Amino acid sequence: MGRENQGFARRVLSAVRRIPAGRVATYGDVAAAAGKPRAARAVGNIMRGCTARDVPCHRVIAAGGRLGGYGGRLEMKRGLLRAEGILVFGDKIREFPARRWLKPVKYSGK
DNA sequence: CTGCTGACTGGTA
DNA sequence: GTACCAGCCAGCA
Repeated sequence: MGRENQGFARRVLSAVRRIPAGRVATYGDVAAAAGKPRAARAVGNIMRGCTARDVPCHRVIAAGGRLGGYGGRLEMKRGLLRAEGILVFGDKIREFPARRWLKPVKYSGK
């Protein structure tokens, strides 16, 4: 089996790449998908340098349906989301739970 | 190795 | 609603 032991950043980008258009995932969701449910903050740092075109970093948002950041270009993030049918009101995603891709995962305290 | 940073999160005031 | 705090963790100097 291949590459479960890649770098964290690599798995994060891989997870983000799997987010379908019209859907969003929180930093926490991506962290969990990468195997570290508590590494949301580290995910944010990785997204900070996300420039690859095949990585839809604009679909990664903060918890509660808030926009999160986008290298100081929130307007662009808003536009990209809107182009995919995701409406943004202020800094909040409309129909956030419905548009969420990775559903919340319960962990037994660890 | 140590220490700081920050596109985070949940809690409290 | 906003503001601040502590816990969290990968990456980097």
